[in-house]
Amino acid sequence: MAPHAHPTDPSDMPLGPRQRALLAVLQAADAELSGQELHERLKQASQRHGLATVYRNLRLLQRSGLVRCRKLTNGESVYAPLERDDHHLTCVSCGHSEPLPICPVATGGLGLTKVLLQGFKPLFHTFEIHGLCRSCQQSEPLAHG
Amino acid sequence: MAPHAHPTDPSDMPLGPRQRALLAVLQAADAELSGQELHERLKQASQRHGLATVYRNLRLLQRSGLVRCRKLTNGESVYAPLERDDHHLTCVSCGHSEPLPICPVATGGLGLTKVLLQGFKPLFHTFEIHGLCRSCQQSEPLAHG
DNA sequence: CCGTATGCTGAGAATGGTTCTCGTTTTAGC
DNA sequence: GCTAAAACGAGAACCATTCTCAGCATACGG
Repeated sequence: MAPHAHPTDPSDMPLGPRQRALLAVLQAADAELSGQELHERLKQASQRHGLATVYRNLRLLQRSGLVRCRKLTNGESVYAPLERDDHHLTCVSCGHSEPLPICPVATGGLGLTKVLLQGFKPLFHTFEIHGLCRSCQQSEPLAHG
Repeated sequence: MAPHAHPTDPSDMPLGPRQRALLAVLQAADAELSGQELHERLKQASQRHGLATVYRNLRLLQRSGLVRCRKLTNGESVYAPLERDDHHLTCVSCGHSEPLPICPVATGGLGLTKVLLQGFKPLFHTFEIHGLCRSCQQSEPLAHG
């Protein structure tokens, strides 16, 4: 299967200028960015976007299959371009989360050796597939949750 | 590899009665429970626990490797006993999340056929290993985030 | 070219799950 | 029974996110 089907089909969404700006910042970033950070960076780039707009467009980008999102233990959501296929090691105690350079789905099994874990003591893992459920594929992308 | 190493070693934590009650409710439940639901169920079982206590003990149980936690898109955290190895299909549009009876880690690759997805259109997946980082293994379980 | 409908925007308020505060209660040790 | 330490819990505080709604931009009809 193709894990990252090109999103050129969702609903022929043309991507507004604000959304392109958002995507550009995410692509330029070397790490996942939170909504607040994104808002901050746009402000610094003299691209004033309201916070509401940032979140709104982030949601649309997500539905268009261009952006992925993950929730940190502190409640913040962090975003990255879809093509970045990062996975993580997250501490249930301090919440620290660091990238894990292995994708068990892509590698077809796992090459998680003790070497990679480097002292990290795994307790459990979460695997989730995010996408569009059948009914949301039919409804307009404007429908709110 | 053993995906679910028995957690009988963490730090010889004896588990207080409140924690046992919490764990019992989770084990009796047929699905993941949020902190609020857990609080509610304990109240109904005439096990008055303050909400703060519920969350406090939930965190401790998590650090002891007895409980797993996952954040829904609406910000709620839901909990389940560690031994339950459920994974999910989550809609980025409506937030609906349903169990996915396949674990790509356990199956060593994936058996995600279109049949299983049943019309769900996958956009991206998240894989995360939760555990204790090196420094948190050394520090007391009481340390806060 | 102007008027109107539609949708996007953003400042600020509202929301709501989770965490913190801190006085009270329980437990452990003597 | 008495004191110290730990756990508890009611309510306040927190804070990322979402909602509200008036103002602005764009598209289209006349």
